[in-house]
Amino acid sequence: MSIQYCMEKPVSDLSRQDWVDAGMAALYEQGVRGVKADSIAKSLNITRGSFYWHFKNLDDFLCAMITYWQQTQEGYLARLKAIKGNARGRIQETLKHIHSKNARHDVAMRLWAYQEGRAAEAVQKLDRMRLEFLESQFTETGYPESEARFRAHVLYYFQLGDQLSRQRVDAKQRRLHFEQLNVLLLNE
Amino acid sequence: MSIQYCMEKPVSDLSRQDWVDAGMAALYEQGVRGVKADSIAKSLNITRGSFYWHFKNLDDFLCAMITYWQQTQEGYLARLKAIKGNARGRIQETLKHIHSKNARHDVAMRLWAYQEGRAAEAVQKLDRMRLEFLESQFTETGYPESEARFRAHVLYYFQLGDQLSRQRVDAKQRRLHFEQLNVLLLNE
DNA sequence: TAACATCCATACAGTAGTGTATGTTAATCG
DNA sequence: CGATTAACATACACTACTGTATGGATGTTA
Repeated sequence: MSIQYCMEKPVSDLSRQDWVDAGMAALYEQGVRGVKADSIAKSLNITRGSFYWHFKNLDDFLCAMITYWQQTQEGYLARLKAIKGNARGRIQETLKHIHSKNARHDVAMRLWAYQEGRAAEAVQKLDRMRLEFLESQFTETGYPESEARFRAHVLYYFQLGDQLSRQRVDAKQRRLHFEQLNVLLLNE
Repeated sequence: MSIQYCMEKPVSDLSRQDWVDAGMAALYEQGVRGVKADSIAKSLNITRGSFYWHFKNLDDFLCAMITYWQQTQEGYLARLKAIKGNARGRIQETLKHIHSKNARHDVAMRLWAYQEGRAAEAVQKLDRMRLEFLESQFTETGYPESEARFRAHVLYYFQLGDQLSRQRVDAKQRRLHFEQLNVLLLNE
C-alpha cells in the first residue's frame, strides 16, 4: 500500500516488461486482488522465483504497472496534440483513435482506481489531461468556454461508455455512432 | 462460481438485507475479492457465525447481492416507463433521475461484471433494458431509428462516463452539463 | 579456468480467509 | 416450566498466497 518501492530500476530487461504485460492481462481479467505472483507465473510457464528477482514485492510490481500505463497513455495523448492542421482535424483524429483503440488497459486501470488511491491518482490525472486537451480543441474550433467544456465531456464520456457498457454494439453500428458523434459535436 | 445456490430463501428476515447492504458497500470499496465474510462481519460488529446462518456460503451471498441490485434497478426503470405524458417528458425525467442518482451500486456491479460472468450477465441485461427504453423514447419523440439509437447511446454513455470518470466535475457545472445535454439531444 | 553475475526453481514459515462443527443465549410456545 | 428454535460466537482444519532463503544452471569476464 505504501509508495516507497516505486523507484524504477533501469528497465533494461525484457523479462520485466513481460511480467508487466502479463500483469495487465491479469488485472483486466481478475482485478487487482487477482494480480498474484503465483498465478501470473503460471500464465508465463515459470515460477515465482523470477518474480521476486525482477520485483522487490507485489507493491513494487503494481507500481511498475501504473508507471507503464501512464507512460503509454501520455504518449498517445502527446501524439494527438502534435497533429498538424486545425483543432477540428485533431478532434476527428481523436475520434478515430478512440474508435480503434484497445481499451483493455484503460478499463483495467479504471477498475483498479476504485480500490486503491495510487491507481485512482493515476487515472484521475489522465482523465484531467484528456479532458483539458479536448476542451482546448473545442475552444480552438470556436465554441465558447462553457460549450467547449460540455462537448469535451460528451466526447470523453462517450469513450468511457463505449469502453464500459456491457451491452456491446456491433462493429458496423459502432462505426456509424462515431460518425454521428462527429456530426453532433462538430456540426458537419 | 456455480449457480446452484442462487435459489432465494423467503427474504423475511431483516438481518439478511443488512448483510447485503454491507456487502454492497464492501463491493464498491474493495471489489468482489474484497467481499469477505470476515471483514463484512467486522463492519457490522458481529462475527461470521451470523453470516453462515443467513447464507449458505459466499456464493449464495453474492447471488443475493445480484438479485437485490437487479430488482432495485428494474424498479427504477419501471417507474420511469410509467411516467404519464409524452416521451420527451420521460427523457427529461430520466435525465433528472440520472443526475440525482447515487451511482455506487451501479459502479460496484459494473466493476464486478468484469471479473465474473454472472455479474456480467446481470449488468448486460440492465444495460440492454435501459438502452432499449431510451431508444424507444427517442423514437417516440420523432427521431428516425438510427438517430434514436444513437442518441440513446449518447445519453446512456454520458451517464456511464459521469459515474466512472475520476476527474470529478463540481456540482454547479455538472447541473449545467445536464441542461446542455437536454438541449443537445432534444433541441430545446 | 576460476570467479562472478544473472536468472529461475524449490522449500519453508507465516498469514488470511473459508467452511464446518459445536457451543451459547434469548425468545417463544405448548 | 421444559422444550424448541432463531441468531450468533468460537474453535478447528484446510487452502491459497506472500515473502524469504537457499540452491542450481547458464553465461560472462578477468
